[in-house]
Amino acid sequence: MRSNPGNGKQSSRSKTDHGNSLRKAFHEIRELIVHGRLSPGSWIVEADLARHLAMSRTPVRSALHWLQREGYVIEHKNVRKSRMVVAPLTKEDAGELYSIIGHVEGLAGRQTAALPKAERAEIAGRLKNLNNQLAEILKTKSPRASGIFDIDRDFHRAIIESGAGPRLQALHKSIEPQAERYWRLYASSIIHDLHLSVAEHSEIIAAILAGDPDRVERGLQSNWQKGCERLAHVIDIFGERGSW
Amino acid sequence: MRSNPGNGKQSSRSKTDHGNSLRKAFHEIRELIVHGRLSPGSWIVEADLARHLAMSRTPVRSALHWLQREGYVIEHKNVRKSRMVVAPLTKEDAGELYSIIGHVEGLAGRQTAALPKAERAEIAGRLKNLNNQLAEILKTKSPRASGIFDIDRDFHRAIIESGAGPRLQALHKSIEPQAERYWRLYASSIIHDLHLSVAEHSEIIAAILAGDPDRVERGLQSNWQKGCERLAHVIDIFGERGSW
DNA sequence: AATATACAGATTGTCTACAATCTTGAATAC
DNA sequence: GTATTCAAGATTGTAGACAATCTGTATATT
Repeated sequence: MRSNPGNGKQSSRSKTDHGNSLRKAFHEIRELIVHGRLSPGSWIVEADLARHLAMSRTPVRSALHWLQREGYVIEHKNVRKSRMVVAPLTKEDAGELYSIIGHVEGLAGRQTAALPKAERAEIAGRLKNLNNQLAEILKTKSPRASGIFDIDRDFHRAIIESGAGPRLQALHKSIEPQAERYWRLYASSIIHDLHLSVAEHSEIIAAILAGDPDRVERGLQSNWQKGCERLAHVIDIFGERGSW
Repeated sequence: MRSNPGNGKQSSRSKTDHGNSLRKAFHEIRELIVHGRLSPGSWIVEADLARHLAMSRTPVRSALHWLQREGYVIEHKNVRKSRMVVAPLTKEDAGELYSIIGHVEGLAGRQTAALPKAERAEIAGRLKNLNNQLAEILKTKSPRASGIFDIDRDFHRAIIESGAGPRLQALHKSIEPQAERYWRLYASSIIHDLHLSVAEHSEIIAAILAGDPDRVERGLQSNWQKGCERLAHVIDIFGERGSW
């Protein structure tokens, strides 16, 4: 037998955590940004994050590059160095973002609508279930935002996962958290206008059951479009964040 | 005065090239993949690339992560380690890719079509010029592929740059080279059916001049859709690459 | 007092070393 | 001859150190 490494070091991490530090860094930093713990527009210092996550700068740095490529952080270009900044939240950016995700989901929904009838019915059932959960929350006196996000996200995710190919799914997965960021940081709008979104979801479900690609696409694009308008209204009231 | 570093080191790269190795690595490796120097489906060894590019593994590694997130390389997941392989070329992937880029450009073209008339005319002029260059090449006996790629790419890029916001532009910039990869590696189709593409371009130009968003979007989607069909035909003949 | 210069601290970009893990191939047992 | 086990090499993931650059402040000069 190979000389047993012996030493009862069952500590989950040896000296060099030779596992998924990068993944962990990526997801944790993204969480920090999406949940607003890292303020929009604030500077990012690699070493600070590394300390916070208890790892070296190397994986943090790679994670930041991922996040940059996906739009969570942007870089202030000086001559050679680049300082990372948490992407600010602006009405204009929200508009473009929502437009893109609306089209991406529309494309996926189109393919969902083209599925055999049995599968469509199965999906519609799940969607209806999720939408009912939203409607339930609506009835409670003090809806907690956290649940709403998850359910709505699951609703859209279900459509993507049933209709989109691997490339489109990857694209969606990289864009969706950014929309979620806007929701979370301007949560009030979602809660207040939830009933509108529920109604729009119902239309989408009906369109899927009918197997009408155009109608599904229109429904999804409209859902995002109107969500964007609601969001823009809130941004007008509370102001943009991180851009000054 | 701080002790002068002195030593007339005018060598462009000091010991640690403190410039843009990462950018360089990203673009060079992408070129290698897009131009087929790195065969689809083949394994990538970080150290080899680092040697080839005369830099250390660190920037190469980061560059590979970028390329992974954008779909040029994919990772074979074992339990913990991940080996990178050059993304294979398959008919299915091409279909999805072309569908996505068609929609992305369609969305951009839609906004281009909504521009003021003067700007639209200016853009249409540039597009017409590019399309004429394509038509010229068509007349020559032995068209060289390289020029065609560049001109066609400029054609589409002009539409994006005039109509898309920063997010959509970034998205397009990350997807477009992957479509280019398919072209380059199945070049024969493009050259043979170039006249069809030229005609489709003319229709797009006309739609922009008319300021009709729907028509522009349809034109662009159709251009990519038909390009995809032409490509699929070639893939059928020559076979997929890198997937076995 | 205002401006320019030089220095010190902070931060980033890269390199090298090392540990963990995977792969491959050969030796052994059946 | 085939299957199993073990070990050596290959490769990846992370850490830590160093060099280059940037930024802000204090000092000197006019």
